[in-house]
Amino acid sequence: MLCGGWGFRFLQLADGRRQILSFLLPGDLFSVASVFEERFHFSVKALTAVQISTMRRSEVQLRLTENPTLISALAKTCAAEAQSSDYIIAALGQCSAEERIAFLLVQLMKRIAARNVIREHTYPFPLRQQHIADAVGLTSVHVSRVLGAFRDRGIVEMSNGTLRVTDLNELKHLAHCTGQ
Amino acid sequence: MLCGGWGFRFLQLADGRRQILSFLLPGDLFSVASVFEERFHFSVKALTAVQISTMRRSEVQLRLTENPTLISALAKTCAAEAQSSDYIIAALGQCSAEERIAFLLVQLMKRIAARNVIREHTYPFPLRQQHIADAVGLTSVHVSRVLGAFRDRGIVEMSNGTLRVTDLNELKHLAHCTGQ
DNA sequence: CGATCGGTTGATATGAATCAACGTGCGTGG
DNA sequence: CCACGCACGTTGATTCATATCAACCGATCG
Repeated sequence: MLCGGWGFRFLQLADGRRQILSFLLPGDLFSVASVFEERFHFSVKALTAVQISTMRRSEVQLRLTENPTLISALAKTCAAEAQSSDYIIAALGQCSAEERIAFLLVQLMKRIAARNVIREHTYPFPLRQQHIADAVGLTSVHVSRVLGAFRDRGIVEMSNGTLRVTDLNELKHLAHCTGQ
Repeated sequence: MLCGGWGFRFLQLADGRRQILSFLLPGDLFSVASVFEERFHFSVKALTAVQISTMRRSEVQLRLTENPTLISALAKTCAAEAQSSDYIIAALGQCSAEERIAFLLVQLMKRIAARNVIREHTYPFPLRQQHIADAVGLTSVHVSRVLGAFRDRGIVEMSNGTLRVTDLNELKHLAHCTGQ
């Protein structure tokens, strides 16, 4: 479990291409489903300084048998992960560059807001453009152009490790391609 | 649970675009994770004549508490689903049209072979090109061109509801972009 | 002070989408 | 039994979105 800082899960392809699968925020398990795997099938990397707390899989499983309500909590989170994966698949398969980036930003904003007090529509946001690129399947050059366009249109501004949202409605509208 | 025939899970976007999330073969639960959801977050459609067997979620959950080994079976399947989603995300985000189609075919071939005796490298395969297109995020026109190229290169041939593989190595090689 | 990293911008290339036409097989209704 | 319509696949011409290549800039850091 990630207790502090940001990280991400990713898959590295044979030829070096990298797909970011999800970003990890404080309180996140690396992956609920992988509590039941022998080993992770993905890699994890820190984005900022992080704090990690670990527990042996065997111990987790022991506690689960002792405490059945834990199981249902874990199951719910697992279902949520599956749902989130499905929406990401739809976004990557069907949406344009703008839509995908807007979708990623909206999803992340929700999760950041659940952990931080947000003032002035300004979110702590340690991603580099390359991370966005690897998460939505674009090049960083193109991400730069799209974010530039968002800035010019007064939608969002990314700088200094923060994200400032100046037109939330328009951003959500662009992201709406997948429901919620 | 799907007992006979083929189907698929999909998400329909607001503007009509459709993303196929997975194909369902005999023996598949629609989605393991959604045993714990209130409702499906996706839609399901039959591809052929199908037979369906259903059980109330409450009853599944009852049996799970009675029989803890069931839980671990379900958990394993859930982890496998999550892993599969991750590979699909990587394929959609990073791979070319050829690679994505090859990847889909290889994955499906494995699952078909687990349920059927395969002779002459010929697999029962009821998908239309439009289904492939919606699964890998391409247009059916482009799928037609890529499959035509595969046919000309002597890799695979799709016709009459069957898939004949004439160069499995080359197909796997094209699909290798994501490890297995 | 130079090196490196992250971001921006321009020119060009390319993979896939789009638009359109056509063929073929098949089911249906006359 | 035939004629029609429709779904599916194929093919060509063209357009468009995104990648690629390259140069440059500013900030940061050793």
